[in-house]
Formats: sequence, C-alpha cells, structure tokens
Amino acid sequence: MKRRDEGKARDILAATLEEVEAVGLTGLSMEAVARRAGVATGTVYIYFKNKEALLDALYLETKTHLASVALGGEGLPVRVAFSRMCAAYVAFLLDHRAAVGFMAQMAGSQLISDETRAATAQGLRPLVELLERGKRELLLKDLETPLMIAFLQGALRELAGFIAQERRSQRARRLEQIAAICWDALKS
Amino acid sequence: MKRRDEGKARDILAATLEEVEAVGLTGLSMEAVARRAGVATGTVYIYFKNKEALLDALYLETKTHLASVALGGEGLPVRVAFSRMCAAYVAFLLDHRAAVGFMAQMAGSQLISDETRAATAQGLRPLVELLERGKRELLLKDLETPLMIAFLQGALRELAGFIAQERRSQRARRLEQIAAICWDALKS
Amino acid sequence: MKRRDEGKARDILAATLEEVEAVGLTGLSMEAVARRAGVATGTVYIYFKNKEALLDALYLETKTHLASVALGGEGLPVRVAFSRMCAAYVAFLLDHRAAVGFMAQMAGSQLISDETRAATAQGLRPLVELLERGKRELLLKDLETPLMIAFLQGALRELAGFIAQERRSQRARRLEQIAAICWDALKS
Amino acid sequence: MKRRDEGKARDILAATLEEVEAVGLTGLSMEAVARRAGVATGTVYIYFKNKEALLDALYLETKTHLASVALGGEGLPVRVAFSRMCAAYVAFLLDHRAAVGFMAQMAGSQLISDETRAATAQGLRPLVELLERGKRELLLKDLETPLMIAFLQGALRELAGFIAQERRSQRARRLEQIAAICWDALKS
DNA sequence: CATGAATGAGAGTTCATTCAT
DNA sequence: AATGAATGAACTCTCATTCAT
Repeated sequence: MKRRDEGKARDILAATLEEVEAVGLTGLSMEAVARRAGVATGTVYIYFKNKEALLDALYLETKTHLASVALGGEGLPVRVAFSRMCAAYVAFLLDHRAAVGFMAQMAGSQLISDETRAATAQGLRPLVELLERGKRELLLKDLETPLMIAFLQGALRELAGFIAQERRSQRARRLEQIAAICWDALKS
Repeated sequence: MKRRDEGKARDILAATLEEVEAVGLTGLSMEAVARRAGVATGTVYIYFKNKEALLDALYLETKTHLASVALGGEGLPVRVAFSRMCAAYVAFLLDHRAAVGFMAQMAGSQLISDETRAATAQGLRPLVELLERGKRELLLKDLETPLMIAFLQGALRELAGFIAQERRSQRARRLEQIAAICWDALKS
Repeated sequence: MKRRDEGKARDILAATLEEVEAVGLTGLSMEAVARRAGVATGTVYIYFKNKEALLDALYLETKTHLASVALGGEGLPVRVAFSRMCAAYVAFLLDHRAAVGFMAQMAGSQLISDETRAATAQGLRPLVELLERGKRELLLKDLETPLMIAFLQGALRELAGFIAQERRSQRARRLEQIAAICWDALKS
Repeated sequence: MKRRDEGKARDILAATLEEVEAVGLTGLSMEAVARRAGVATGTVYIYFKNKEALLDALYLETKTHLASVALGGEGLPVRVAFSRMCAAYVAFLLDHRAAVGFMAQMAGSQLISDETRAATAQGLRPLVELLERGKRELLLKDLETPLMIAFLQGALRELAGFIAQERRSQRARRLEQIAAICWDALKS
C-alpha cells in the first residue's frame, strides 16, 4: 500500500496559500487547490476533513510560523532585542506576503476554530517577556502588555505592506527606521 | 432614483455589512442580504449590478466614511490636530467594528475595483497635509508621508481592536494614551 | 413574479416515483428526478428541502393514498365490507406497482421521518374499526387487531405482486379468491 | 480460496448485512463494510468483484438460507408439516430481522442478477411439494401453487415483523396462532 | 493476499443572476 | 420598480474502484 505522505499535506497547505493569494479567500475552490498541489480532489479530503479544516490548519501553521520569529532575544539588552525583533518580524512579513493577506482575510471570517484561536495566543510569550523586561527596566512606557502587542502587530504589519512595494535596496534602511519608530512609540 | 430609492440602496448596503459581520465575506449570499434588507432578491440587482459591485460600493462608502474622520484640523497647531485626529479615528473604529472587519476581509480579496482603489487614496488628503505641516515645522520625523500613514493606520486599527474588548469607562484614558504613543513614534 | 406552483410539487413527486421504478432507490439521483419532472435541478430544492425530504414526502403521500382505499365500509355487513376492502386494496396495488416497490424499498431504509411514520399509522383507522366490529359480532377470530392488519397487509401485497404478472382477464376471479382466502384466515 | 479465505468472505457478507441494517441500502458504502468486517477496502474486492456482486451474493445467500427452513416435512402428515413449516419460517425471520429488511430493500432495486433470481426460485421446491400434496389429499384449496406461496411469504413476513416487536414470552403462542391463520386461509 | 492511499467521476446542494408576473 | 420562482453552472464532498507497496 501507499503510505500516507506528510509531505503531501504540506504541498496542499502551500497550494492553498498560493491559491488564496491568486484568487482571494472568496474565490477559493477545493478543485483549484488540488490541481495546484498536483493531487486529485479527493486526496485533499484524506489529509483535511473539509475546506474549513484545511483553512483552519493553514491559519494555525501560518500564525505559528510567524510567532517563531520573535524568539531568541533573551540574553540581549532590551533595546537591542526589541530592534532585532521588529526587523525580523517585518522581514518575515516581507517574505510572506501571501501569508499576510491570508491571515487578514481569515481574521474576520467565521472560519477559525476555537482551538486554533487559543493556540495562536500562545506563540506570543517571548514578546510578552521582552516587553515586561523593558517595563521593569523603566525603558518602556507603563502600558498593558497586550496593548503594546496590538500596537506593534498593527504598525509592523502595515509598514511591511508599505515596504513591500518599494525597491529592495531600500530595505535595510527601512528596517532601521521602523525599529526606531516603534521604539520611540513605546519608550518611556 | 430619488428619496425612497436612495434609502433602499442604503438599506441594502447596511444589510450587507451586518451580514458580513454575521457570517463572514466567504459566507455572504445575496439572498441573505436581501432578506436582511427586507427586499426581494431581485431588488438588490436593481440598485447594484451584481455582487461584486455591491461589495465594491460598500467598500468605497466605508472607506470614505472613515476618511471623513480626519477632516477639520487645518487651523489648529499640529500637535493638537494630530491628537484629535488619532482619537477621532480610533473612536470611529470603535463605533464601526463591523466595518473594520469588512475592510480587512476585502483588502486581500480580488474584489476591489481600480476606481474604488483610486478614490480611496483621495480621502487621505487632509491627513497628508497635517503630516507635511508637521514635518515643515520640524515637529515630526523626516519620513515619507505614505510610510507615516501606513504606520498610523496599522497601529490605530489594531489598538482600536484591543480597546473594543475593554470596558467603555476606560476609553477616554485610552484615547489619550494612544495619541501619545503615536505622537512619540513620529515626533522628531 | 412567478407564483409558486403546487402542480410542480406534484410533478416532482410523480417523477421521483417513476425514476425509482426505473433505477431503484439506490440509483436515484436528484438530477434525473429534475430532468424527468421537466425542471432545473435547483427547482426541486425550492419545493423540497433535500433528497431525504423529497423521499419522505413521497412516502407519506403514497401511504396516505393507499390508506384512502380502505374507507367507506361503515354501513355494510362485516363480511361484505371486508371483501370489498380486500379487493379494493389489491386493485389499488395493481394500479400502483411503482408505489409498492417504492414503499418496500423505503421501509427498510433509514429515510422515513418520525412524523411520517406517525402520520402513516393514522390512516388505518377505518380498517381497525371494521376488524373490531367483526370481532364483536364473533365473525372473526379473537386476535389483536394489529396482528390481523399485519397479516392482511403482507398477504395482500404479495398476492397483488403475483397477480400483477398475470393476464388482466383473470383479475375479477382472483380478487374473489383472495378475499376468500383472507376471510377464511381470520374468520372464527 | 480455502479455510481462512472462506471465513473472510463470510465476514464480509455478515458485515454487509449488519451495515445495511444500520444505515440502509442507500447509505451503504464499501468502506464501511470493510471497516465492519475488519479488513481493508481493497480486500473486499478480492472476494467480490464489485459492490453489485457483493449485494447479489448476499441476497442469494440470504434467500438460500431462508429456503432451507422449509425442508424436512416429507414424511409427515400435511397438516403437521405445514404448521411446522410456518412456525420454522416465522422463527427464522424473527432471528434474522436484518436479513428481512435487506431482502425487502433489494427486491425493488435493480441489483439482483438474473442468475440469482433463478436460483432463488429453486429453493422453494420442498414447499411446492408440500402444498401440492395437500391439494392432492383435498386438504387444501384448489389454487395455483405460486399464488399460495406468494400468500404465505407475504403473510408470514409481515406477521414476523409484528411479533418481533413483542415480548419474547408470547412467541410460542403466536407461532401457533399464525400457523392456524395460514392453515385456515388455505384449507379447503 | 492484503493494504489503504489515491483517484476522479458523479452526487447533493447552493447561489448569483434572470425574468415572467 | 418590485417580486421571488426558476435556472443551471459551480461548488463541496463522497465513494466505488484501482494499484503501488
């Protein structure tokens, strides 16, 4: 027998993301996903229960991937870790334009399961700790952490969208500017 | 179309927004829109050519409405106008949660016409002028205006989302905090 | 607008019965039903919520129609009413071969709603009264009525199936024989 | 196929019958059959050419099994053999409710092969001989044997259905009553 | 033989759009 | 202008069957 191939699940997820980028979430059809992934329609249903489950899985994967970016600033000074984190986050968004669009479209739709919503919230721990360290060291404003996170996510996402349309040569400079903006915004 | 018809078009647009809030853009059906608006399915097609045109019109209306918030700071000092604008923008988003979700879902979809996209850009003139005045007066950082706008839109939208989940009694304080964050971010 | 046409619902029910006769319950497709009824696929769903509802409605209609046969023996002597009823029942089954096959296939399938099952039981009142009158007059065996009914339904259905394959000229004689068999079976 | 395989074929047939009882002929899927039989989907196709062949085989087996009940009355007086046969037939149906439902659903469907239909008719020889002996001895009405058989099959099947819903303690009495009804029906 | 992943045709159902009333 | 029944293409999903392992 043919063994279930985990690579195939990844292919299907990737195909879904590409297809959403191409036609939008509204225009997404399972047949197109299958075709793009190079499998039969029915095969998609072996790996994902239905369309909703497929989109939910992709959303979780994308969010998890995104969260992994904020890791690894534990030993550094707050200011340095903050800047690196900002730059890394924006760089990630620049490299994953399709994912950004997908997440935005998903966010408002009724398609995200409660489990995924919960799991998604987890990934932010490292960022939470960085910000609280900054507050303890009196480097950052005394604001609730979730508010700071909301601010950063919104600002960085939109700034990434802006940068995405520019020449790539600008990027290094932009990443610095952005880190500065965000630091100034939150510093005490 | 005059009096009564004008009202019916508004009813349909309002119903569309409510329906998107309820079931998501993906789950939106013309029949549900019509039912919610209290008209027959066919009637929707008298006022809007098709589904795409309906969504496009709603998007334009929503964006225009949103842009109108930033008006009216011409005679004021930059700092004052800036703070008022921030607060008004966030207050608007708080009062129009459904519209925010709708715009986010639309943004990534292939559904916005070129005309609407262009018209949408117009509404930002007052904000552009405020920011450029700030730069001329050396109060703001010397950054490209579109970058500043991207930053503000992203930050304010997400912050509004955060505030929306809090008690209303907090709001006045929050609006001040947010204005301060944004000002610090962009001030030179 | 086009008014909802009750005749169309009948057409669809009739088409369903014909189609089941032609291809069996297992081979039934909504598209074939629609085609046979001379309407579009979607139209079937205006009149019936889904396939199950369509089959359930047809089952109820068929059973109701069948039950109506047993009416009208109130004033007659038991023996006479009984014979007439047997003959009428068999005659009906002979004229509605497709319905008989349909009911048999439905009976074992999980497709009959509780409401229909209940409604179906109603139609047997006249028969119940005839049999109880017969028992009171000591003409019939002292058996539970439902048992008698089960016997009659089974015997008459199968006998009708047998007669259906014979020349029609035999029928009058057959109906008499059958009534005699059933009477002898139950008479005290 | 020998020992072990033979057993597997039986398992699959048994699983099919159980599955039809559970979900109806319409809802039957090969995968569910395989799962219930404890084999892989593909394995079913080693023992049966396809779904139709599987159902046909099960139908034949069931009918053959049923026919075997009527055996063994050769040396007995007609009246005794008849009563025993009735009781045995009903008892069999009571023990094989699932088979009864299955046969009813199959009868109307287009799924029975000509071979099976022919073979099925064979099994009735012993019953035919009993009835003809009864007629020769002038104990039974002078009716065509197939008509008598149709009568008996219909009546007994439906009566078994009725009894199936009663307490088991009633059964011995019921079997007697039923034999009496059937004898009275056909006796001259 | 046995497996079960893979296939893809075809089923049920929805829904944007039209049009007779 | 307004209606909502009617349409039929398109969608999601199932399932009989095949075949690589």
